[in-house]
Amino acid sequence: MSREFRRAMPLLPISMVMQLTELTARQIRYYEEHKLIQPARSEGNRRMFSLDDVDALLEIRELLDQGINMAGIKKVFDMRQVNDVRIYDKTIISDAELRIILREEMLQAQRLQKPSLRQGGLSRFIQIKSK
Amino acid sequence: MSREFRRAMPLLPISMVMQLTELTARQIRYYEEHKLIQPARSEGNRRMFSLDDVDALLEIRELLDQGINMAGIKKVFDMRQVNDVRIYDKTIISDAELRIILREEMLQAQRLQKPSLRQGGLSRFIQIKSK
DNA sequence: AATATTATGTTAGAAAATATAACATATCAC
DNA sequence: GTGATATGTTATATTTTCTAACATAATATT
Repeated sequence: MSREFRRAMPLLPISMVMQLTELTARQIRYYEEHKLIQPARSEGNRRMFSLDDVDALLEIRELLDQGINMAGIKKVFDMRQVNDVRIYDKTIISDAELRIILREEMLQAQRLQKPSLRQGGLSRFIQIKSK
Repeated sequence: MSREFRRAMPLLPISMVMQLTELTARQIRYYEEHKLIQPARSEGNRRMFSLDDVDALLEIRELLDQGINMAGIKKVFDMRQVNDVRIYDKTIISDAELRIILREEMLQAQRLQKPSLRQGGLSRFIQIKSK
């Protein structure tokens, strides 16, 4: 679980993601525009990417290479989401239990930092502030 | 091995490190000035920190809390570094190679499912305890 | 073939983040 | 009380990132 949390943590600026994926900023933003990724934002509106985002971008690149377009990639991703949920259902921790854990963690984090992210997913629980 | 690469990979901007460590930019730069950390630099001279850097900073904080000064902390770090082989230090590797390594590591990590960050390190902020 | 769509490049201007450097200061050790 | 240490604060320059608009080659559609 901690691993997944870490991987969902928005840490990287777009410049790093560009280097890791060899994609241009234009491409990355375009894929976001098409909902293939949803990077978090800092208070100053900078995109902050997680390792999951990087992973997704690398896969987008592969799929594009295979001639698949935005819609197709979206479909592939959506299908995977379904699979993830299925797999997740089989884990020991219940959804409710998970929520409690996440809430606890979030509250603890807020004791240390000011809240700031406005977006869904796990990254909701990770704080990014700018000033 | 790849995991160490990843932890030594300079990815994070100072703003992220500030949040992860609860240190001010001033403090972080001061510690660098005193050679306690040596973050990489971007083309445009921005500091880029690795997870190892974050861990080091968290430890600096602890040691300062214990009343140890810069010189003392430096000594502690130097003593440890004797056996500590830093793969990334002087190795010249391309972005592509780094990316491939990162990718490999991520994929493998998903299979091995191994908790790893040591206590008192980064895990304090991103790990949630199951059960 | 002509036209439209898609994925990406390029450019411009604004805003945010970071850099260095200088000066300020509270806390200790002496 | 003096001086060193660790950190705060401020100023200014540079870099990074943002959005938005317009351009275009490659595909798809008609």
